[in-house]
Amino acid sequence: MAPSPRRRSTERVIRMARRKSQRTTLTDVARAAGVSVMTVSNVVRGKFVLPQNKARVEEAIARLNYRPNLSARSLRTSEARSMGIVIADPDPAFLIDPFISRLVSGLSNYLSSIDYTLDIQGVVPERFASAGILRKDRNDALCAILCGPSDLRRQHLEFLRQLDQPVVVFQEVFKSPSPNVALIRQDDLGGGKLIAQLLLKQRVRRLVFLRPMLDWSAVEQRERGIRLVYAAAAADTQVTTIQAASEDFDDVHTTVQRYLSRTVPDAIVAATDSMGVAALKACESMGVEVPKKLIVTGFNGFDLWRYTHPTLTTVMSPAYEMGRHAGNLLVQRLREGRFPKRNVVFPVTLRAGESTGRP
Amino acid sequence: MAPSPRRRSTERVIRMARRKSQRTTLTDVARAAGVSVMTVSNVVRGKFVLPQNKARVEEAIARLNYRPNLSARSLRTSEARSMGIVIADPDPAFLIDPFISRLVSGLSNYLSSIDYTLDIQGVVPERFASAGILRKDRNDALCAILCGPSDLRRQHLEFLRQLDQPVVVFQEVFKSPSPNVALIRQDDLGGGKLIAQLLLKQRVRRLVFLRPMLDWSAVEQRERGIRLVYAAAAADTQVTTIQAASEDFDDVHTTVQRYLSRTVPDAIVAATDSMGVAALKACESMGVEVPKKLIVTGFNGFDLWRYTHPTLTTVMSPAYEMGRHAGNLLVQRLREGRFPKRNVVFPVTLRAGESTGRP
DNA sequence: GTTGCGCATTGTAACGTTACAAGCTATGGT
DNA sequence: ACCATAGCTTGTAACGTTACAATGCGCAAC
Repeated sequence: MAPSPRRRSTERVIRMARRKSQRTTLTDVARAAGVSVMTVSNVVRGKFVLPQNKARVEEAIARLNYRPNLSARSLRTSEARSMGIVIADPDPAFLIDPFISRLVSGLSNYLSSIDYTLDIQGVVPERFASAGILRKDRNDALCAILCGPSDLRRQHLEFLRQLDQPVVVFQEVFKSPSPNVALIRQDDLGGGKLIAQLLLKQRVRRLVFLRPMLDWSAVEQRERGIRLVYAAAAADTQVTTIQAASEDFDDVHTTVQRYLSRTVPDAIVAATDSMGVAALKACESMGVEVPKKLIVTGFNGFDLWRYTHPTLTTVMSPAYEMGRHAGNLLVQRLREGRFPKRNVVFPVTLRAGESTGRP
Repeated sequence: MAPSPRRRSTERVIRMARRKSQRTTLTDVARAAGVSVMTVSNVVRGKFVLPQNKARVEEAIARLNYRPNLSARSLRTSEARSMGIVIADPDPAFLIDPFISRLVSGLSNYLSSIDYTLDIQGVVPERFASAGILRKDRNDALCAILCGPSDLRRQHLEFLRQLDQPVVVFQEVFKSPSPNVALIRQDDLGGGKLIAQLLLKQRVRRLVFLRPMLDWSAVEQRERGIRLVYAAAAADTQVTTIQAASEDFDDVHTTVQRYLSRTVPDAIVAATDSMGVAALKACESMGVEVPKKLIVTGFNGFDLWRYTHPTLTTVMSPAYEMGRHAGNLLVQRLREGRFPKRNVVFPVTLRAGESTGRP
């Protein structure tokens, strides 16, 4: 004889009553409010239910301190309302970098505003592919910031391409290799041009571009922008590149000191603001007056520029907005099935400080 | 007649074959490898399976690009292997703050090392309780950084206490109000004492403590430390507190300018490094030489101290380690059911720069 | 040759939620 | 009075995974 439906239903109720989990579930709320689980579910998700029921359910939710189980919801709907950002960076304190912290803040705030959450993980470039955030499927979509040597970055990009999730990668100049991957970057080439044009006006002839050893594509763009403008300018100009072992203060400081002890150019253009500050300090220690004897600029600055002495001329980055935009792009991708645009370039602006003299 | 078990099993197989989801599941891998789902599950979780089976399963996993569905796992095991950090901060770019970015970096790295993920959300203090990260249950445990007026902070703490999750709160001096809540902070009182002792040695008599309007408990501790030491020192000393509207550069800059136009004390102790830098700049603009005419210090500094001119004396914060420790504390709480310690205080260290003159 | 043991493997039933279709109930039209 | 309709409410079956108990199977011991 087949078991009657009623019998099964009763068994189910008993099981639920004896469940060991501590946490309040829809079933608990439903029982407390005297309605079905679906009514509670509808209240939680803001569907229409009769005001009288709604009130009783909301009271029960508050009284029992019910919070929806996102794992169950996400298992059922197969959408997680969550994104991840992975940052391949040799520095363990990967969020210190002002570009990264602003970008992540912007992304996080955008996602909060549409009730998404953000998972974040930093990883050394060598272990990129084994990052937990990539080996699991918690996130609807991913963002990636790849800092590291270009051969590794290329591998990482390939790895991301093979995931079946939409991904936004920042600050890469490779062509977007798949409909799953969109690229967002700032106009570093244009930024380099802005700096170069300013320095030409200031009659800078012998220009030194100061960069870290790392072949970071954004840095290369900045250098290219500068060289393009100078190549098109008067013939007596000269652009030299010097490399510090890293972006660290001490490396840059000694590199600049050593260089200045041999020759003093008209200007030092640092590839980043922190390098620019280290260069300023090196000038100070060598008794080279800025901007009187030597002009110095940073790049990709935020508030740091006004803290130095003299204040540092720099190119401001729209990192916060880039983060917001990434979130928005990914949401559109999830909703409409494809990226509205796969290559987005944000403009940058010049911020003139005292370190380049008066205009 | 009751349905035969075999019949049901067949139906199940058919259903699975027709499932619409795109993503590879355990069942797909099991079919491909010719074993049961449990064997695949055991391989994925590193349980022992015969080498021959293991090899075939791993091959199938790689070929089908299988990634475990964390929602299902977490629903079944009721552990998410994930923590959240919520930051109540009026600043939208909440990660810029060097204390916060280091703390979050440390927490994130610790969690990565034990295969946990980190959810992050910033929220304006007024909307704290409605932050998505608190209304859902994705996370096994939570961390919180509360910046804002003390009455709100007290509300937030109460809200966190009522969650049925373990929580670590940073930089609070309230006594831990519940076995679910642990507090981690740095020794700001001790830091204030360190600064004060240094300044006494430098013969500072008239000391000005420069703070933002906000009643931030860490700032109050710093002030208390300073006043304690000065109260116990020679009788001709004097500690005055002046408040800037906020921590912002311009607010602090004009506040200090206005103050210096009336009187020049022996030292200005800023409540934070960014305020210290603004104070330095204000001195420069007023022609007050540091450290010759006036001594200036920051507080809670990181690398900023070496960027300024003169380099800024400050108290270094162990924020990164505090983040790591929070993760560790929460894991212990989850494993053992209670916090080994509910009140942790990290020591701070003095970093003497040029802004306090030679010792 | 049977028994028993150890151990890898397997089937099944949850976990808490939502989609779906079927069931109510009150209202209004005739 | 009765039927049709609209629309809120309800029962049920998944979603993909893991805990658990049961099964099979080879091997050693008697």
